Amino acid sequence: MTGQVRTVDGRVAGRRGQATRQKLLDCLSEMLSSSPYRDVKVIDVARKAGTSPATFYQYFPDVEGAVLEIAEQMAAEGAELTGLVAGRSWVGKAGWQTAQELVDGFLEFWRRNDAILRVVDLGAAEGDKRFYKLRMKILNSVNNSLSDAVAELQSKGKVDKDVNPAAVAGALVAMLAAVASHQKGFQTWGVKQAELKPNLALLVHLGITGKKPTK
Amino acid sequence: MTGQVRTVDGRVAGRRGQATRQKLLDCLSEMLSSSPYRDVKVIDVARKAGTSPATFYQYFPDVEGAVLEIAEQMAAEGAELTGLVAGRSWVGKAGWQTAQELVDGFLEFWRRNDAILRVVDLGAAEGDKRFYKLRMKILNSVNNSLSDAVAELQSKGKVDKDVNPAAVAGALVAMLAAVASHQKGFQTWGVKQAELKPNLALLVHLGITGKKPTK
DNA sequence: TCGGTAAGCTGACGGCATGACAGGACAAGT
DNA sequence: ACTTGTCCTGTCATGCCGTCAGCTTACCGA
Repeated sequence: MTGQVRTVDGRVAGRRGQATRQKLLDCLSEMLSSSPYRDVKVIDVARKAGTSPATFYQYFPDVEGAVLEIAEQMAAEGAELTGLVAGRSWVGKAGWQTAQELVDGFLEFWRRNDAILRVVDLGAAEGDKRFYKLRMKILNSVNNSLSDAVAELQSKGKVDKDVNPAAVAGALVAMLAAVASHQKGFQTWGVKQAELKPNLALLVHLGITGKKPTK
Repeated sequence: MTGQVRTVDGRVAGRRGQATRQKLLDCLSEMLSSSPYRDVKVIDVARKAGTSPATFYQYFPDVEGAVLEIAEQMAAEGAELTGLVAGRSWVGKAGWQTAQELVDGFLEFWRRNDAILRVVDLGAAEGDKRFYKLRMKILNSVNNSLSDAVAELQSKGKVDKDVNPAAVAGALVAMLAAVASHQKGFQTWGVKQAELKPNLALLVHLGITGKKPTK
């Protein structure tokens, strides 16, 4: 499916080549979490990987290209998020649990990949279509599931007609992503992570169902 | 209050100096909205301002320093956000209007300053304390007001005891900021801005009061 | 075993941004 | 005109970028 991995000048990468390529990606990934995106230099990545800058350019057009590659891998892995919402109930106690598990899983996923997600978010916000699509790819599963949930409740008359399912779902997902990005921020604000989660779950539940959860 | 404007080497800037300084800031600001943060170079800013790179370094230690300066100006200006929530009612129809006006004002503010706010957000997410504090400074007024509103409703028994006002307020503010950053994203998602606003207002109202608004 | 071929890597280079400095230009007061 | 302090820029050493030619290594078929 991925086709063949190719170098910039068109050669097909073999075992060894793919290993170096992956090593470069790993090192870049590590650098992104330890220093500002703006300051990540090709030469540093290459040094860290024990190779030369020229090698880097053999596999990636530039730093951004490599970042996209990492993000792509993560997006595939991010399919796990689907399981957090697909086919879950939003009614009664089950609904409260769905909300809690969604918040939990989402925050955990974001924490695990925060460095790369920051860059994707920035790229998307700056209007870069590639990052943009990638962000959608990652969030789409959750977003669609939530949107469906709202639409279903709406068809049963449990949610007001004038609610736009896609808008509400999108806003809630954006909230989760933003809070996850600034988790540390809440801490110095005097809100501990353990306290944060149930409150987020509450907001999600309120947003989807329009009602307070039954706990 | 701002004290005196000083150059990097300690001289006090006079009329002319301050003018060039401001021109550099303006040009930087403009560049930030037209090209990715990562690609903004001192030499480009200087060229655009019709001066030399050396001049830039006379007033700012680096690009980041100048960005902080712009953000600081914006933060002061952002005090206007306070008026959107301070002393407003969250009950009945007035509550619904408060929510709507908050969303409206917030989105507008973000739209006006999106380029610089993106950078501040990134810096904060990357853990830079200076950007971090700045972000708090900008959002604090709204955040505190919302937090107070929840706490007040709570003391009247209108909101559950186990709700953490600061957490809810912070999450809602984060949501507004995130949605504002990705407004274009919602459009390609099939959600128009006009539809987005009332849904956001609904979420805000639900979050603060725990109830659907009376329209 | 032995080339042949393609993959893999690097040294080296021109080009450009950075950041520092010293000195020249300029305005204002005397 | 002269002095003083502000303001700007030419220039330079340094370091990263991105590319190329060319060397080394691995694989493969005869």
